[in-house]
Amino acid sequence: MRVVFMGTPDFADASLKELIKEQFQIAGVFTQPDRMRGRGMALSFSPVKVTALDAGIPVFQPENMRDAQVADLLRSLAPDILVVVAYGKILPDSILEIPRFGAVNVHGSLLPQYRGSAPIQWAVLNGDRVTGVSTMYLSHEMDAGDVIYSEATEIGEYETSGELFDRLMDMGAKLLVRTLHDIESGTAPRHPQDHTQASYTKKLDKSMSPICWDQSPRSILKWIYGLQPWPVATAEIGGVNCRVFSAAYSDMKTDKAPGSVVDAGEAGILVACADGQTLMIKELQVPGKRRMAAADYLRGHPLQLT
RNA sequence: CGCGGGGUAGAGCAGCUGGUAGCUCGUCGGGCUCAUAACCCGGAGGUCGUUGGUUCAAAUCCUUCCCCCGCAA
Repeated sequence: MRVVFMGTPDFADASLKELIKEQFQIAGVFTQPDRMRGRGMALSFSPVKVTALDAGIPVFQPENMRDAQVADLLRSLAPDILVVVAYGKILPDSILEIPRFGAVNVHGSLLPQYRGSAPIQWAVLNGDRVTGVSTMYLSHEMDAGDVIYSEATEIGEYETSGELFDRLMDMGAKLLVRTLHDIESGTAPRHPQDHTQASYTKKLDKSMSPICWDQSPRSILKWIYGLQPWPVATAEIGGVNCRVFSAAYSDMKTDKAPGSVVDAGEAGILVACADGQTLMIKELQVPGKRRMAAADYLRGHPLQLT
């Protein structure tokens, strides 16, 4: 089965690597054009491009997928199927129709839940106990195609989006392999989504960072872990805007207003939440410094408890 | 050369309008105590990221490079 792969970030790279490892014939790889990234704004390749070049697979980086030349190019690669994972571009139907098996996608949620661009993070942010990955056929509507396979996994209470991301991309890669094999042998199922159950996620952004302390400890804790590795939750502590990396539950009660520092010591910085409950900040980071244990921070920045 | 912050005792910080380094915690020893992560006394521990320079004298001024971090994605 000739595959053309389209993807860009690590999540896609995991799938591409798995396909290569499983000896799929990959006729070509499409990925986003090289962009200035990172400190120093150096031009850098996407993870998918690095892997493709490494494997000697032709790489294409068209700016516009609606270009007629792109369709011609794809046709010339004669794929049996198109695999699209976090490519970052909307594909017109004219592209999707080219391969005889169509186009399949790996999505980081149990569809129809969490369609859209940040399904994994939102599962954590919302405090879900379970999420998963799905493979599906691409359709005209975003993430609304027929589901082929899905696999669930539990979300750890203190698991960050980044950690869950890593797990799901590996699960997704394996599920993709199985999906392709079964499509080829004609045994792959095809389950239309229940569109009435669909939910959508929007991309994360920095405006979500400030912690809203007038919530339950668990909501806040999930917010902290869900916003990692980006954009990271922030809180003003002692007048300094800190990035908050980890927190733990506490039995302490307080009558202070949500957001106030209740206590600060070796165990961390205790902050008031909704209904007199509290949450212990364990790790944080201040501007210009690296992340450190709250206790370490306190050594050089004693907090005055009011 | 995209913009900016930072590299000082084991940890976190101060000192940086130049004169051989200070705070908190930890650590070691002693004391107090029924006891203690509490309190008191004392000690150890730093070539102040690196290179070169200015100077009578540099952690403090200028320079080279390395490393860390944020913005930008």
